[in-house]
Amino acid sequence: MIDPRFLRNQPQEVARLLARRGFCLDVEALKALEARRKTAQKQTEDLQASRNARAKAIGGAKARGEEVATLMAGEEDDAKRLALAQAELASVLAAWDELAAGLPNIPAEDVPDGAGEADNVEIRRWGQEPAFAFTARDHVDLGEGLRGLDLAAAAKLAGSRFAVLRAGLARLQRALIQFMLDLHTREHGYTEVYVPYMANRDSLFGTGQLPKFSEDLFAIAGQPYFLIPTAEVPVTNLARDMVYARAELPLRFVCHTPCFRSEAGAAGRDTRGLIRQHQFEKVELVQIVAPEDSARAHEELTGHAEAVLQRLGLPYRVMALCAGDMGFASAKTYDLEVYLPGSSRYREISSCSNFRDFQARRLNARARTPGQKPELVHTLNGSGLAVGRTLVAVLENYQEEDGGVRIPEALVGYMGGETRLASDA
RNA sequence: GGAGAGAUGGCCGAGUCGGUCGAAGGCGCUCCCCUGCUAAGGGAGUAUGGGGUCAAAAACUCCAUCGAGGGUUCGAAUCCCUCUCUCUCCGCCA
Repeated sequence: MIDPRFLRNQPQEVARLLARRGFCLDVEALKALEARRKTAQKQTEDLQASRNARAKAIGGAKARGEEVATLMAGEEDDAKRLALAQAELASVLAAWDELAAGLPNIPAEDVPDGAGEADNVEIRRWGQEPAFAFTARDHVDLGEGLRGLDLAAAAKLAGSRFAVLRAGLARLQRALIQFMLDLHTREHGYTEVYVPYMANRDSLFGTGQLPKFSEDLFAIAGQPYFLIPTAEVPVTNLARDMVYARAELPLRFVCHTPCFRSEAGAAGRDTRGLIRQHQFEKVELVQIVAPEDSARAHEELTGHAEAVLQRLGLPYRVMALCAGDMGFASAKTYDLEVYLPGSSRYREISSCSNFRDFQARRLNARARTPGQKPELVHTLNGSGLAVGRTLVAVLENYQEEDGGVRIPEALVGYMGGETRLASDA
């Protein structure tokens, strides 16, 4: 949520900033609504004040044993006027909330201009793209050759965009998860958390998935729950309605969960393989920090995600998303894109965002310096990493001519000492 | 699933027959005093959100909030209804 005072007092400035991301704010409608709000609120509060004064006078008179009937005369009329004023105010506020809840975050000053993916800016690159003396296979061919990937079985069990992993591949995915969790907890100072894989409306509103993006979610029929599209939702919501002591911050959480996405808008895209699934594993990094620390924390968190790729020896590049390509709640986002030899292109494997106070305001997540008023915290998160896509990257980058796949050194310990998955293709 | 108890400020906890209760008391925190320092002690202050005067700060003032939502009433933390959550016992269960 954008600071409502900023929105009220400087709507044209907000409109200018949101225009950077291609969002059109109707300033005139906003001003009209604000004018109505002001009148309705003033009137309601004045009527409430006189009602309160009258009630107080009656109470005082009764306490002194005085006659009260004259004080109570004429009350009914006021009560009607108050009810009307309250109804008007409630409808204005509801309209305001709906409008405000639908506004995306204001892009940070240093976010590049641009309308879409093509305008994202490469910040840096790491690693060497592998040069194979043979034609590189993609992860589907490799996985099937290893008898570890069974998409047909998954289609039978559930449908398209699901996967069954077996044997070495199933273990490799588990190894990746363990490796990432250990790295972030041991070396990057994160606390591991385990959370529900379903979340309620309040939680999804807090992080920004609701009310606008419900079609991206799986809802549980007959229950007030949604399957989480990312651990960001439950983990960031740990901060909801909290007042932390400033000294407790920053909080750093790492969390492995499955993620569930309807991919409603992606029909026909990435239909082959593990790239875009209804269910995938992800290790997520979440930070709750003091406002002045969030820019630095964002760089650090991005570095923590990069460390995973570096330890695995996977080449990647860091992209600064342009204003038009950023997610709804983000003020600034870096995407990490890993190189996939199977398709000779870079694919998103992590998205690291600073939400500043946008989520915190929706969440009512605050921190207090002793003796001072609570202040909204800043929230950040990033994938560290998307495990399914990391599995794809390992298969494609570590493949050998016969269809076998070497195990990255960092994972050998997690694979019980195995150094290679052998293909029988 | 059955029976019962509960939800009050940053935390704990009191709220009498509905009225002067945004709420006693304690802890914590902030400032001051005292002591050579520390500990102990004394004093004062300390909920959150929103509105108006005003574009902003200070100040003043008003409104809302005692789990959530409705209702009764001139007036609700207090009475009634619904819901949510927590706890205890019983049953069932990985």
